Amino acid sequence: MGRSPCCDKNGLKKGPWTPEEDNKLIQYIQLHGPGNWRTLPKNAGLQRCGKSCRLRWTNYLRPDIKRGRFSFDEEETIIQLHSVLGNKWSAIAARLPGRTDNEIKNYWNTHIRKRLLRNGIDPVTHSPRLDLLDLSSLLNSTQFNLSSLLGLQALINPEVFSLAATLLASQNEITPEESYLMNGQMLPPQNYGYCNSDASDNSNFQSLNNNSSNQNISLDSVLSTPTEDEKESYCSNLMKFEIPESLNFDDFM
DNA sequence: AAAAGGTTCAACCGCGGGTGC
DNA sequence: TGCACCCGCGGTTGAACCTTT
Repeated sequence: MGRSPCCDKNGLKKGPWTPEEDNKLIQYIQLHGPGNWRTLPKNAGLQRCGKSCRLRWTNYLRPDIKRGRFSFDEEETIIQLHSVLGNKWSAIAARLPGRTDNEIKNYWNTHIRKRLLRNGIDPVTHSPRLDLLDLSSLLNSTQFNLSSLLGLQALINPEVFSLAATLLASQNEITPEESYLMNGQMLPPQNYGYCNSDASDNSNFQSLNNNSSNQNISLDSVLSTPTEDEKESYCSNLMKFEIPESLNFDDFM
């Protein structure tokens, strides 16, 4: 509002930095320190705005930057700090030596956020997804049964319906007739494993074998209030409630 | 081998807070 | 008090890269 972008001025370059530009910036800062970002590019002989220089330095060229994959400890720290601080990336970065806010933000959005969603956790609140909880509440009510679920079938997302059907089946004895009614609507119970490791990104999440116990998945495990210990770990029982890969979360967003 | 689709991450943008005049 | 300027933050973009078909 009012103020023009700092890079609008004629001749100022935008886009990826060249090695020559990097060298100029590094050499200038090594000699004079970061100082005034507004005047730095002119003094350093760079056709860039100060903002671009500051970003390049703080996010990439700074000598104390740690590059490479995030460790398990770092990942855990990010999740814990995010649950307290929210999207305060700079505050989170301040507690992770060598990591920048930009790097953490990117890592959150591309890795952690997706994993939490896949595990049925709202990445904003760090609680089980409310829409799934509402569904679970429905299923937990004493009036709710298979027929009422089938009545809802036309009204809700088919994938949510499948999930509800599976949860209901896990809680109740299903008669052969009911089973027939639900045929084709249910995902195989073994799809709801506990805290599967994410094969695509070499996750450090603990991988538990899919076995018959999975079929006894309890709504309590979704609804229970976590203890402090459970809150401490993003692989707590709450987090172990996993949504199948086939579920498209965008439909719920 | 090539095209299409998906993912990653460096870099940009706009806004708000702090400071000095 | 109001204005101008600087700095830093969080959200977003888009090119490069990777994977799948």
